[in-house]
Amino acid sequence: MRDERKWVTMQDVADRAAVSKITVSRVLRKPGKVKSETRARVEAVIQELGYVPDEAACTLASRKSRIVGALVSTLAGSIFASTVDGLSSRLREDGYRLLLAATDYSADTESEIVGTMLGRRPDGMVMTSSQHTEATHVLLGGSGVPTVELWDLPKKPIGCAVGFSNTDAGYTMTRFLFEQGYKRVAFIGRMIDRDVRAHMRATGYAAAARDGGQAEVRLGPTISHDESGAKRGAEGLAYVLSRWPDTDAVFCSSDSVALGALSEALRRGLRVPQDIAVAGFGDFEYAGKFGLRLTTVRIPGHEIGERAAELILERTQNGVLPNTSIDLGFEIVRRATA
Amino acid sequence: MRDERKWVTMQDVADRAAVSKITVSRVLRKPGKVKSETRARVEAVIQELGYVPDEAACTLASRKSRIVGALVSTLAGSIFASTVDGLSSRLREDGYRLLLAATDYSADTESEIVGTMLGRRPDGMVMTSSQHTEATHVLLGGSGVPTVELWDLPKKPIGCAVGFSNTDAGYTMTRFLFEQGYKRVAFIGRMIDRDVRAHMRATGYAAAARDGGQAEVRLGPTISHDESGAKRGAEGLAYVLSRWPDTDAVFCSSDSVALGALSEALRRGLRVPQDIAVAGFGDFEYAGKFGLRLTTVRIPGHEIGERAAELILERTQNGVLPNTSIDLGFEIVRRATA
DNA sequence: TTGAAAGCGATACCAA
DNA sequence: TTGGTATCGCTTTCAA
Repeated sequence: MRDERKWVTMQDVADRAAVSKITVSRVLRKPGKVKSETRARVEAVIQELGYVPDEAACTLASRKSRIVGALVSTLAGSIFASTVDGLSSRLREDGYRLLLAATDYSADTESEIVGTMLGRRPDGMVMTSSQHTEATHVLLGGSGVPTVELWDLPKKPIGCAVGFSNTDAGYTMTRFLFEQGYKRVAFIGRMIDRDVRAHMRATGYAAAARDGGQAEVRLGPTISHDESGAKRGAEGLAYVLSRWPDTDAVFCSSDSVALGALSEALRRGLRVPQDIAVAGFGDFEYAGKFGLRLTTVRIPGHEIGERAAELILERTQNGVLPNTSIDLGFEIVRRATA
Repeated sequence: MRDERKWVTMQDVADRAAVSKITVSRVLRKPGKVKSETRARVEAVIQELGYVPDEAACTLASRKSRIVGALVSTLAGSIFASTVDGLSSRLREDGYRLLLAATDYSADTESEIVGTMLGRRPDGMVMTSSQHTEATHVLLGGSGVPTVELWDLPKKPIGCAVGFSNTDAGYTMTRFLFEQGYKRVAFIGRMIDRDVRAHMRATGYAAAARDGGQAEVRLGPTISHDESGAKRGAEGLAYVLSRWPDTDAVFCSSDSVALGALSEALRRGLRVPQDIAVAGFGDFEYAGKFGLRLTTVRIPGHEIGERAAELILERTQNGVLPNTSIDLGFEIVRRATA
């Protein structure tokens, strides 16, 4: 009683068009190998019946799912949006689909999701985090599914990686601030034990601060990642300013943190960048010239997604996945806040 | 040569555990029906071999995919992030997965995607747009897949709907502005022929403007949706101010538009809200009290996603999908800009 | 509590 | 250019 949907099958189409089902299959997959007259007839029947091929059966028989699994740390915010977009649009060009899930920055959630995704027999996996549990490694390694890690260049990648160096980016932005004439730069927006990359940027910052001859490394507090970026930014600025009142620039771990810092600065009546400069990270949607006009680091998010897609497509189509790391770099964008 | 991955099958597990494969299947799906001793043995083998069940085979045999397809207008920006999050987390509780795709506000892209998604034999479909092509209707109708429309309450829903009235929301915010004492309110941020909902909000605005006794309806220009929201906001404000210089409040079709308007106002040295008030729509991440402190309309995005998930789960588990529209309302959030 | 056999809807491989 | 037959890995149904 409770589920009497009936899907039109390939056999139904074949019967109606007076051919065998393999011919229908060919019309769909290799139209060139069917006489155009037959093809036209079959196509008409497909239309008429509203036939939609069953992908599960297709996957089972062909051992190709044309699915790529993607794991991002978070769907919220703007961080990975362009990367996901690049991935899915490039994949769609070749008829592949994206299976998307968020790990919420948890390595355990990640391996759980990897497990269920592998059940779909994906032709590739893409992950935006760089810290994995042992279970994830075992699962992925055992499956042989080509894997691409995104948004960083891990020392020891699982498969290949597409991204940039977060440490370098942190270093470069800090240097840039020194070059602009700021003398006492602080870093804010670190999260408790989750977002490893924010820590890498902090590391880059610290190195640059020392190299730049700054007396002390000024690290803001680590704050729960449950709080919004803006809150971390506002509280981070408050902390930094009370501990090191002569700070003249803050480098934030992301643009959302920078937004909070900027708002807090303005609320205190400080002029930005004259009294305090604010630099962000990510070049989010709202950082641009019609928005916050934030000085920040632009990451080629869309391109990272596209390149990852291409690597996987190449692998499934040609069988080779060169185990390389592709560095797409980053770019300092100078706007109004630093 | 080119794809010699080998997946562990249920039969492999069965052999090693010295049972039949149906017993392995039961351990996975109905653990209660297997003697605990046997179960333990099978589970140990599953672990040992790293067995991951093939979902495609499972779907094919059981005629249930435990997949829900979701179509959003866009992945970019923060608009649907919380809805998608609510959907996928509620679905995951019951072992269902989300297949996500973006339509870029195009009805044609939408029906194309619906076609391919249906190939996956989803147990449900969720769509955030309310305008569909004839093809989409035929496809969806013919398939019998339960469908939930989100983020609006269409007059003639395909299946059921979870959302709120965009027209009402536009009306209510406009009234709110009048109540705050603003006299000449304009609306900005309409897009060319794409985002129908922005138009509905504009309609609500226009009605409230008339009801509020405002002499004329002040609609900003329609601008290409390829431009960022912020740009639309900045240019919209410029337009409105040059055409109706005495405007004292602008209601924006989204928070990203409001961000642009706000920035433009500040750049012109206007005080907000004394010289000009700015109201947004959506209560995005960056609108909050540590960020822009934007007066806006909050949409229960997360809850919308959860409710949609529940409707579908109920339907696939109990076989009934009451064809209702659920109105989750909205809320005016008063902050610093109006 | 367990198992054997028969599909599910497609593709692969080999013939015609 | 077309078709027959044997899978693909699992669940269903019925029997033991």
